[in-house]
Amino acid sequence: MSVKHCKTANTPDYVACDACKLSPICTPVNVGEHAYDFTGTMVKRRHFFKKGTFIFQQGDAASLIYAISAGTLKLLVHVKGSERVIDFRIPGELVDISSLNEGLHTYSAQALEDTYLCEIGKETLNDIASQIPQVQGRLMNVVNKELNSIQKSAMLLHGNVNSEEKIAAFILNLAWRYSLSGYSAAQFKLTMTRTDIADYLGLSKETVIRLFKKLQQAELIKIRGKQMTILDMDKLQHFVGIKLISSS
Amino acid sequence: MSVKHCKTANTPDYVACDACKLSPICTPVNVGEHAYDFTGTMVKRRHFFKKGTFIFQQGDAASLIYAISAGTLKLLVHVKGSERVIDFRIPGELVDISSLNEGLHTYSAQALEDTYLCEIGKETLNDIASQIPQVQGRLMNVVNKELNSIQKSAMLLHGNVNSEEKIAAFILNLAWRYSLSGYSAAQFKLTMTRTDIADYLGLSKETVIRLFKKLQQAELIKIRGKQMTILDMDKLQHFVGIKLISSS
DNA sequence: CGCGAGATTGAGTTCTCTCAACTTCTGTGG
DNA sequence: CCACAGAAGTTGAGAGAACTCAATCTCGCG
Repeated sequence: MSVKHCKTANTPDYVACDACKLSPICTPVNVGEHAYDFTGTMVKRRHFFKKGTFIFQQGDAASLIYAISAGTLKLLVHVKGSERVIDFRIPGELVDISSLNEGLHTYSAQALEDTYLCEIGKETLNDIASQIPQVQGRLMNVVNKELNSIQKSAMLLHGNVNSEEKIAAFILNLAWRYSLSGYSAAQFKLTMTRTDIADYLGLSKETVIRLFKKLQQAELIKIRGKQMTILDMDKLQHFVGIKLISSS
Repeated sequence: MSVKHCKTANTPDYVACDACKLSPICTPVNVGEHAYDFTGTMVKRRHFFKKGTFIFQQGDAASLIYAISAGTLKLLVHVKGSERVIDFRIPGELVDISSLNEGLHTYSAQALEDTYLCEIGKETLNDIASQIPQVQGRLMNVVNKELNSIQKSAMLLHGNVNSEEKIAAFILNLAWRYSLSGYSAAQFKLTMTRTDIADYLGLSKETVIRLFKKLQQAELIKIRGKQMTILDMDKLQHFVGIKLISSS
């Protein structure tokens, strides 16, 4: 899988389909001597959402599941009259798979930049899956991997006590996820604001800024505006105590 | 579903099978005119583990999936030479379902009290599921619900910034989960130590103790040793900003 | 009954937050 | 293309929350 680089203004940096977590569903299945490709009828490809728009809102009926083709999302819940960031999603990742057997979206999703999504109708997918065991199996695999991923992220971000560890964990989690989607783990763009990151980690934005600076002065990372470069993956991982990415 | 109460010394307080998250697998399936019950061959029921023993260790090969019949577990990861609590499991809940398509356990599981587990071989389960669509569908449902549950817990515990909110979220999360398994949401035993709770929430044990006391003085909870009683569910939920349990 | 793990309490320190001022960046309209 | 306005980012100072350390208490178990 080739490592992908920064997007240009004109051509969105679409994730490679084979690096997308929805690819098992998009790959044609062979049943007996026939090959069925459901993507034509089932998947709406690369639906455009302008920066700032909501893909769906908490409480909306959930009829589709989404995979990000290009762009990034911020997920938020409405709590006590205000909003709180609960996660981010990057290209190749799925959005709200857990709504597969639930009726309503439990959070909102907002585009952090111009974004393209692939969409599948839940109904259609479940129908086909119930009829064709191979599709069911693949869907199971997708959901299983998602479970794993969510759990791994939760472990990483949950277990780290002080702010410095939380920040390091956040950076590494993003790095790991970018690498899973075929992008560089060592260099990526933080499409969310410092305030978003702070909100997500339960810190103040000033603390986030100060710790970015501290990690930079320790030469573990380099950060210029929204551009993040990891300089010393090993030390950063040692910080967090979990090895996700093997730095050659 | 009848609400269950505290266990006695002699008879373990087994969860009702129909409240167990594994019940879809344990319920016989009808295929055509035949009914198949795999539980006899597939499920090892109520395997006993003494308090303090490990069910499995991080890095062990994962060949079984577990459901708790009676007792509670603490899940931990080994990080930087020490251990960190990442979650707890109560009767009716599953343990490490995410290992279904992975080879190794990503964390350790230790019995917090004398515990009985039901076990299913992954291989067997996957084999049967791949042959019988109905089983596959049920398994899918189990995994889906698990995904939902993990996500809901993560949302609750993640989004709450200060220590008081974290503690309230922890209490409510346990209450919610006990109610799902058919026990009282308002009264249950904290089988883990204060230190375990502190470790889990990323706080010091002194802070946990002081905040329990504070919530008690505010008459939201009553806590006597390990016995937790929720006195004002509404206020507690308002604290956290999410309504999980409807208090009549 | 005595031991030891766990729980509790107090005091002082450190970390993180809040508030406020200021700078930089970004996007929009002239 | 520049000017401007608003959003985002940065920095410093003081306040408050949570931590650490240490002493003491309690309870379950042998």
